[in-house]
Amino acid sequence: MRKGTRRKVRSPEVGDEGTPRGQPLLADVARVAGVSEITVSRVVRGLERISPQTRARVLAAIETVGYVPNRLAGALASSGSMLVGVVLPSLSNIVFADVLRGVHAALAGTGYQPVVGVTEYAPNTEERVVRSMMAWQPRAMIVAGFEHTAPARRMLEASPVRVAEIMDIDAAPIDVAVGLSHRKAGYDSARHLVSRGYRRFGYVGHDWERDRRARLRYDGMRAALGEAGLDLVDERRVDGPSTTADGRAMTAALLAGDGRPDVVVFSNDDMAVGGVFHCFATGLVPRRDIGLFGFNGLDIGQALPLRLSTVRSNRFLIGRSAAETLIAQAARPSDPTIIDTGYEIEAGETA
Amino acid sequence: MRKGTRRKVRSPEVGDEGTPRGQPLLADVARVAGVSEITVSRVVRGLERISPQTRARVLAAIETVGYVPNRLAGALASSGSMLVGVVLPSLSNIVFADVLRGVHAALAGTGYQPVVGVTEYAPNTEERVVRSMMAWQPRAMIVAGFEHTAPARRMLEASPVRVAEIMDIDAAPIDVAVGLSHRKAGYDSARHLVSRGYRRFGYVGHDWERDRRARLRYDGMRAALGEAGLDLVDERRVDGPSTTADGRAMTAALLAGDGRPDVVVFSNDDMAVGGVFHCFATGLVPRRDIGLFGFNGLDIGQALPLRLSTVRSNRFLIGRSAAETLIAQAARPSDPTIIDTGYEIEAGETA
DNA sequence: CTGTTAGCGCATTCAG
DNA sequence: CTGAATGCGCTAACAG
Repeated sequence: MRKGTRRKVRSPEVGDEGTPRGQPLLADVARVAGVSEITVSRVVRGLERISPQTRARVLAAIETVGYVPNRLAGALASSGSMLVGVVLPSLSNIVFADVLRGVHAALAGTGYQPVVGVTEYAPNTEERVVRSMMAWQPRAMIVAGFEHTAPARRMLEASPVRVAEIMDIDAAPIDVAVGLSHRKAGYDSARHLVSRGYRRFGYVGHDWERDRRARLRYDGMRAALGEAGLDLVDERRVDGPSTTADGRAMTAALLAGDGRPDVVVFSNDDMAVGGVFHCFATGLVPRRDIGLFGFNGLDIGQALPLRLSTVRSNRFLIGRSAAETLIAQAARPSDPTIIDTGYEIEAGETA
Repeated sequence: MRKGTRRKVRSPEVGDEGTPRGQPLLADVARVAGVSEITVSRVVRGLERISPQTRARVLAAIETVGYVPNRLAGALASSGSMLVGVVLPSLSNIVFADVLRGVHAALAGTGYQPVVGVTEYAPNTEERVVRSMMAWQPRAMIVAGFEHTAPARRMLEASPVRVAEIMDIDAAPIDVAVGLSHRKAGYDSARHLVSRGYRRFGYVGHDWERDRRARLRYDGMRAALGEAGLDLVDERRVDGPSTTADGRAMTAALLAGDGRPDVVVFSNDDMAVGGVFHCFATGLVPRRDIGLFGFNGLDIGQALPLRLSTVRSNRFLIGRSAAETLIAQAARPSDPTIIDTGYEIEAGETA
């Protein structure tokens, strides 16, 4: 039925004008332009060494047949996909949306394309997501944190693709870590607050299982308090993710308790804004009556009537640095790299 | 050098234990398991008609060689990628993160995988993103809004993939529209506020170029005001995206003006929260002194000391319905469909 | 500067 | 239930 050669021959049920059923192919463009397929391929990929006339003819042909390249085939043939897998815990958290913006910024114009997966903070889901991203043969992977299931870790370690573990630099990375030391940030926060005269520390936080970095900040804070001869007078934690509503409720509970804190450190800004709202609702004046301190430096905290005192994490920079570093060098270096994107304490007006 | 057949023959520089350089392939698993490639392929894809013994042997072989399927090749061979392209204006806006969560929810466990692109509200960027997504041969596309460049529209119309245009149902879709009538939502908001006794309407909004839906709500509001024999007494708009900080500043400006509004309608909750913050900062009491009304029903508005009066848009539902609808039927129906996910007016405590 | 040839890794026919 | 052949659409590696 078919010629013995495996060169593609359009099925007999071809239309008539060079536009067979289905999507137009490279071959259709080539036929219309009167050149070979590889020439079209070169034009599409913007390679040099094509005469202006030929290029123009090909471009015109692409336009007339409405050609859209099939990257599946292209990536398979060149065994390189120009995809960068990005595995994040959640997108409901602005923090990760910021990271993603950074990744986008670094990748814009490079030809690389990010593919995003969301784990909902579940290691098993992360494993599934990593597995399915790897199946698309990405050039690099960006994953949040160091906590992976054993199979996920094996996949990332065994594969030749570059891997950035982001947000955190408090552990040894597979390839490169980009982020900040949350332990140190917690430590410095407490030192800052002690230097401002606070002595009775309360803590309001969220689920440490889901957010190990919150735990690191907490540990750092306690270490600093210990060195200063202090300790927490009280603390509250909710089981779920951080929300402003829970921050508000837990602040109310903490202030109603016996600890009588003079400052409340929150696991992040979302929770801390809830603390500020509690003050607004009850007439307490932040800083004068109670110090409130967050983490992240989100816009919402800075838009409050009183600028939230917090630590600015550089999420955009984390995403951008990770992506830049990965695409700068195709091969994984022999030694792991750590990129510290730092943080800044924002004195603010609430502590 | 090579056998005349085009059957793959591992390069001579093969290792020795059935684990050649590079990623293990289906053929490697087949060799180790002592079956044919197609049998491995069937096991991997979970097809029926495989004897338990064979399946077990294959599974074991997959484990020992550490096989990860190459979906690039799979999708090319089967000309179907199990990808769903999702094109959104921004991820910094929780609204779209919610939509994405809905898409994820609908796709979880179906084998489909979302691939996200971000346009930053720029039609030209949208065109680029659509083009590059289409190049991955997705099974379906979900795009925000109806505003596309002519080439982008042509690509979406011409392609056989299913297309959902989401957020908005105030225009004729290419295939299916999922969302709510923003015009009607604006209209109903104004009617609601009129019925609550407000007469002097102010408006604070953001860039209409970027956010056409905000414009539709505005138009609907003005229509309702007109019917009630009213009109805006004053309005302010910023050029950029909606932010809480701008909402606060514009509210201050509006209240300092000559219009003396008794209610301010905001383009969305982000802006409205800024209005509430302005009140907190100046001692004004929302509703008693000035009505404040938003749009979206974001968590932050409901966590305020006073629950923000607003309209709940069902973003999660929009994402889920769109994805469900698209994967329920592979072929594009002859007639466009419109799915109205509705909205609810939340009376709240600020208007 | 342009063309020819031979796959990329897998899944779809068909046969058994 | 399992296997052999063929090609998905494109690009790398040579030639010219």
